[in-house]
Amino acid sequence: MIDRSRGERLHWLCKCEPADLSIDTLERTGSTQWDGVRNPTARNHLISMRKGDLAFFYISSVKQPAIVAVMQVDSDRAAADETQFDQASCYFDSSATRAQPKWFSVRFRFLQRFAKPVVRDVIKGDSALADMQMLRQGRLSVSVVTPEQWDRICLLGGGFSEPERDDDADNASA
DNA sequence: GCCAACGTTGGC
DNA sequence: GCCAACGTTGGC
Repeated sequence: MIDRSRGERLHWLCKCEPADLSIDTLERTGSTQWDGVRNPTARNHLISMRKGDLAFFYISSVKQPAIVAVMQVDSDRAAADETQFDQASCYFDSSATRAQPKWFSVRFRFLQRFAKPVVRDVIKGDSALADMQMLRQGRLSVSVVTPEQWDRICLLGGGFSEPERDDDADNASA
């Protein structure tokens, strides 16, 4: 499990296929519920998230997979993923109950699009990024980003200024 | 569209 | 509880 004992803001990477949610739609609507995650490791990462954490928006299953934007966790913490209870949803899980949900979801707020998308080829060729969990565990849809990796990608993307910390969010994550 | 990686399922 | 078969993800 992720160590959050120091209460610092953590960094994540979330993969998304354009068919599920495009960057244009995310930018226009300003936020999105990140649901449908059905991998235990990715689920545990969602559960570890706290309000104020930052996440890259990564576009997968396209010719040039790339990190294209920054989002911020907008939920205090993960809540039960409603799609697991919805029989009409392709994410329905008959083994999940309201009393014991199996899958979780957080809300993300769109913060900023990168001036320069950071394409996968560049990430792979960068010695500071070669150890990213995203590269090591190719199919993991929610992965951890270290502070050093975060800063490096923001630099390659053309820059990102962290928003001021929200004291309420700090207290909620303590 | 192929296929490697890897998670899940189910028979035993 | 092992492990073979199978399904899915996602880069290429």
